[in-house]
Amino acid sequence: MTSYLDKINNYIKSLDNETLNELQSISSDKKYKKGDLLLRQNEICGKSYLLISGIARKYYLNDGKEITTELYFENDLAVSFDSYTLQQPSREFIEALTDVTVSITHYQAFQDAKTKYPKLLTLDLMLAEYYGMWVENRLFQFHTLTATERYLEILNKSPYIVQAIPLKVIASYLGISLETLSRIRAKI
Amino acid sequence: MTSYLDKINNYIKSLDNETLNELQSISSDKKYKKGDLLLRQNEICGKSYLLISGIARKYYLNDGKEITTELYFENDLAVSFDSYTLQQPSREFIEALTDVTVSITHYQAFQDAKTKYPKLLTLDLMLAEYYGMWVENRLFQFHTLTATERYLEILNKSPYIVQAIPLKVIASYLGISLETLSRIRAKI
DNA sequence: CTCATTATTTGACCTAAGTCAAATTTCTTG
DNA sequence: CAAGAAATTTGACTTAGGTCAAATAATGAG
Repeated sequence: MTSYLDKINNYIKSLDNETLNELQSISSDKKYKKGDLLLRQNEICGKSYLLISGIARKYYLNDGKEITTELYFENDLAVSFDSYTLQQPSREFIEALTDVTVSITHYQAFQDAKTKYPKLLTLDLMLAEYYGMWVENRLFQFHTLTATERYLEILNKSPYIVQAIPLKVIASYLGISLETLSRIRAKI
Repeated sequence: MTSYLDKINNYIKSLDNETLNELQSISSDKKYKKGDLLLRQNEICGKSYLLISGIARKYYLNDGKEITTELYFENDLAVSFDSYTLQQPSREFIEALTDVTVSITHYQAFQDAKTKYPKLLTLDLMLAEYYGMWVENRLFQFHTLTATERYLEILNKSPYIVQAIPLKVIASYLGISLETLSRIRAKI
């Protein structure tokens, strides 16, 4: 499944100059400070954010508690999927966990570009497929792994993140309380 | 989100005859008996199954226990998403819960058709987006609703299914044990 | 360097849901 | 219809993880 990301990146690299130029012409870089919100709840996610550097996350509030739904690192594409797709208010926030630089593409500009450059339509499909598989896999892990196993999984896949971001965020990403995460860490 | 299904169906209806004909020419109907497996674990999901009638489900095994990941009714499209997308062995089974009739489309035929009829590419994107949002929402419900609430949700959305399919399947779809579901039902 | 804030850990107790076993109820099929 | 099989319920007990409160670290602004 990770290799599908490679496939997507190869596809992007293999695009003709005209398509690549179009993509560049509708994108622009922007910097955010740690703690800044790139997207707020109830806003329509009218842009996609490609992380150039830094770390970000997507989360929502449930009974005043934050549930982190995705962590973004270099080269990841941050959007609130349903809000972006349906152009309807988002239930999620997107927040910079460190200072970040992103490449922003507007929803409508990309929609327009897709009609002129069909290869971007294929790219869009690949991105949607990737996200679908990614969420499916996340759900799968929630059903088949214990909290400890999920923590080990994340430790194994990206050991540095435990250094880089507060345990509170990791706990909410793992779907457990901060205290439980602390106990898991004490045990290991 | 449900209305996105309407949008997809409208899009299909609005297709030009040539595209529709192509779609028809690469699809064919087939009947399965209750209990038949349309897809087995470890097989590559090389076909998509559009339910014409009957009920089916997708599930996988974890420690010998079945976890139902999706229920299919009339007009639903049944595939093991990652297996279909990556054309790699499936971890899931697809099973007919009643006698069913499906319209089968082969993966490769559809891939080929997409290159000739770009509107099918757009259709494919819409289907992938729909699935992504659907899974995302399912994950969301697992995080924000109790087992009882999830059961009420399903009761509310499709009251008839409790009649139509064994509680064991419903429990495994809700991510709870059969006994817990029974207790929930006793309480309500 | 120091105080205050924020992050993390630890303790005591609680709860939703799981497990295993047995009892019923409901279907099937001869 | 009756007997066996399958589905569902009920009981007794366990467990992973949550909650609330308090105790320690760790950090960062002055």
